[in-house]
Amino acid sequence: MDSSTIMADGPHAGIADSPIADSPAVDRRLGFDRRPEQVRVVAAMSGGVDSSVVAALLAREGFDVVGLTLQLYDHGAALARKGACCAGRDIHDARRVAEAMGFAHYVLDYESRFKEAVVDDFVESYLAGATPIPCVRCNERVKFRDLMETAQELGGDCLATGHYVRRIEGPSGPELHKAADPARDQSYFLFATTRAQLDYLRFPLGGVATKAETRAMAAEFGLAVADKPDSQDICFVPNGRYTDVIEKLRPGAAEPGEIAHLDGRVLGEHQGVIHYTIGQRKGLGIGGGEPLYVIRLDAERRRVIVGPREALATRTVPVSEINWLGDGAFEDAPAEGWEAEVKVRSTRPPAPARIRPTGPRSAEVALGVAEEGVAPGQAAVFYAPDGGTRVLGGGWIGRG
RNA sequence: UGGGGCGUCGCCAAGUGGUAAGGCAGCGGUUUUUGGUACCGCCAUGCGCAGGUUCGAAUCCUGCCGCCCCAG
Repeated sequence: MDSSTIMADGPHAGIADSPIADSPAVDRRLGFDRRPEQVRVVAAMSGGVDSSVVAALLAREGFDVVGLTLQLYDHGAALARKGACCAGRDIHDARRVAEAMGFAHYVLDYESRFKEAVVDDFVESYLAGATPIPCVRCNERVKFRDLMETAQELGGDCLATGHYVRRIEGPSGPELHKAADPARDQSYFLFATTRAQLDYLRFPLGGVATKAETRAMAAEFGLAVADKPDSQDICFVPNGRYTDVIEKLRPGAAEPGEIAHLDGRVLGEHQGVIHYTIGQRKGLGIGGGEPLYVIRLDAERRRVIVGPREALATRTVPVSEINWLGDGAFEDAPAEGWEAEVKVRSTRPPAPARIRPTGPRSAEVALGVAEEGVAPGQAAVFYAPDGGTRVLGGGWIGRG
């Protein structure tokens, strides 16, 4: 595989006139003063539409693109799966994009690193009664660390990904912002991105209005992945049965225990605390009265504590391992704490809250409006107040 | 074995002659680059069993079975 220059009169000549691929919403300059040919961009390619479009777009713009695809897990099992990434079929798809657009592409075997940094953490977290977000760990520990190092070793001037999030140059360095399309925004999954990492990263798709635009670009470039389904669920979990993965890696670790009501009554038995997360209703198997939700998990005593929906309301959330991206030192918060909007789950808009530092990297977040299903192991991500787009940081939710 | 009550989907529970509500649980789906939530759909040809009355019974009658309560 080699990088070559083809753009000008290749099979894709003429795309430059396209209204979509030329949309000002797409960051095609990447913030460098040099001519594109003098900038080496390492493109992280998962094999999906987004990262494929990014790589193709930058190649067409004339950048010195090097595509990298990580092989993260089990080659066989995920082969035919829809919605997966970084294995089997997806690696093949990424390679084809590179071939079609004429730039170098390498596949790196990151299986062991992925297992240590993401999968093992995922397993241990569930066994401890928490609810992990492997996607954040993957960004934090694999894509933006190991992959980034590799990109630098390859002489890359930056690492471009297909994430829907914006990197905006601010007075004190690059800032992380929500994507232009709120429905597509992935900033929640990138809160752990450090300033140093942000400095090196580029997200060309952060400004597109809708995913349809990205697919249209893919179609214009003639990419075979244009109609590929979006990835969803946890990439390394087949069939959505995440407990299978845990039981396979730690046979017998999930032990049965009691399902007890907040009021003390023992209502039933469960097959392991790993099957539950706070706020969960399905899977308890207890009928008769009002619907019951998991309120708390006690991994030590292997107990699942359930109660009525009202008991899920949470207004105070302890957060640790905070990555602060706002201006000023995190601990130098005003007396009343940092005013912000906070997201405690990916699928809900940020809501007003106050962040009161309790240490250099920990805080107590007071939500303006109670949230349900706030679980240890999940992330609390901070945004600028009043609907601001800037990500001020975020951290991991601990035991309440 | 004197008196009273009750037995309707896995659980709770409407329905007292006109052809089986609803909730919970379960299953399926939608939404979603984490989990969860929410939403939508499905879920008793049969009402403890066996007979009988009736055009028609979960609903009335008879017997049996099983629970519960009171009293002995």
